[in-house]
Amino acid sequence: MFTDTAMSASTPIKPEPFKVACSSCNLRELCLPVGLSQENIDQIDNMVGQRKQVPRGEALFRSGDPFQSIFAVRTGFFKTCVSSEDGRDQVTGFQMAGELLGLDGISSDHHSCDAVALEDSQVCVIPFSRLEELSREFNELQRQFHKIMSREIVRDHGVMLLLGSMRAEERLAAFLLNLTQRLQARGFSASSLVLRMTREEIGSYLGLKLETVSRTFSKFQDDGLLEVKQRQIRIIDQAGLQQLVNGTNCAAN
Amino acid sequence: MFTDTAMSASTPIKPEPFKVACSSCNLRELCLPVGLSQENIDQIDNMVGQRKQVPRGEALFRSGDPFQSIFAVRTGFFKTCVSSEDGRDQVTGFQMAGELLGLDGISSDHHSCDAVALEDSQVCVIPFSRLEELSREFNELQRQFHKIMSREIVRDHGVMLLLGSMRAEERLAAFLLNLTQRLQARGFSASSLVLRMTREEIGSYLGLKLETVSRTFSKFQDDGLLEVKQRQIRIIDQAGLQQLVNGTNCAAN
DNA sequence: CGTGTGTTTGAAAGTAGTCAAAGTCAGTGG
DNA sequence: CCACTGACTTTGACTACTTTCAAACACACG
Repeated sequence: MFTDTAMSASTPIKPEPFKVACSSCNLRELCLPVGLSQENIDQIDNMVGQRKQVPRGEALFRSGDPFQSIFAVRTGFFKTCVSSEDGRDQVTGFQMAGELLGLDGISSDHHSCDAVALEDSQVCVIPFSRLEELSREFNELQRQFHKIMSREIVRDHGVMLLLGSMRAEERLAAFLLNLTQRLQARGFSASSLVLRMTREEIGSYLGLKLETVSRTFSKFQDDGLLEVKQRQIRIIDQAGLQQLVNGTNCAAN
Repeated sequence: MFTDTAMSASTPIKPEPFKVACSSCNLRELCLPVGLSQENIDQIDNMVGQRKQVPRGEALFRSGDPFQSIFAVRTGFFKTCVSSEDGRDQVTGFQMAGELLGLDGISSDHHSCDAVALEDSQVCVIPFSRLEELSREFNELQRQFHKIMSREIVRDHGVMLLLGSMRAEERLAAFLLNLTQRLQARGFSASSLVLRMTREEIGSYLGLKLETVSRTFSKFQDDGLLEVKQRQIRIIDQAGLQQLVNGTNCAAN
């Protein structure tokens, strides 16, 4: 039923032959095809290879794997993390439906981070050489792809700002607002969410220890900003969180 | 003598009409043309518009400026920084000869950070639409440009790792090693350098206060790792710095 | 030679980290 | 079906690191 073409050296993941055309995918407004004309979207359909299932806890790719494709999250949730020679590691992002994975691999033909599914997930496989070919032909697609890479750079700069100049509460508030905003864009509630990641993963992303994350959640709850039941979060005072992020009292770094 | 075509809305900077062909530029091994065949390099020559002088302290572009071109540093030294609505700001990088500036602008057709010259500098102006045109035609160039964008993403992930999981000494050591390595690639001494930026700018980049940076320099000097005379740095024990970066004693975050 | 910007250093305060222990929850196997 | 296990979370007490505030110092520039 499934043919195994194992993209990732480290984990043999079953590809799924069934394909949903980008043009009829409900993520087309959030994913690579954003803003493309119908004609161009039809071209993208040609480009997207197959879909691939990634069970919770498994890696879509790992640092060092040869780079061949980028991936668009169709369903599910991922984290990406880098690690240094010594054991340090850092979560560099969390990706949800419509977001791309694997752009790091272009620079050296090998991935430089791990992408791990935090829940059972499905991705669309986009062979990079096909993408380059088609974007030579269709300049709308070319421009779109460049925008996506650039957006990733801009996003990373935002994370640097967070890591370099915010205190724990500000970081967590910014994180929650960012998450809910992205969830809302996908049709989910703006005020109620289930975290897919552990306190430790949040901490790694935010440059904090897991205990600090936990304490900060508790403080937000005491302050009436959130209701926290383990990973179930309800946002009670969004404006309050926003105010924390924009410095009520902060000094520039 | 100089025609003023003012790329940046905020600062009128004199363009310089004289052009050095990429093919005869001594930065070609460090800059956009890396690895391109002679034929392709000749094509790049067509793409690079003019050179532009940026005096120390002035901005090549500022956040919000319309995006039209990317820039390659020919001589000099830049910093890029982002800022949030409230006054927080964060240096996101320092760029030296051969490195590109402006990739952030592609995502929204407007720059999202400031690029400021830390010494009198010269950049090559590369109109982005020309770059896209040519990279549709020459796939070596296309690939090269994609690699450069991807490399920026990978670099940013490295900075996140630094900001998220290293202590002050480790950050500064990593910073110095990175700087000297890049300077060395440009033919400068591996052990002796003059910092182009203030303690405050280093601190912003590393997520530290200027006093912490200063103290850490002093400590490195006391420990016999460096000789520090204001901005004049001599590295005495490179291996010692390296050892600091690779955790002698660290716990993963 | 003064002025101003940038740097160094000290002392005190504050924030986040460390270590430890108890609590929660989902999944497993008796 | 329920108790057990293991992974994750919460909380407390204490420690360590970085920041803050303040003052003196160095150096480049006009």
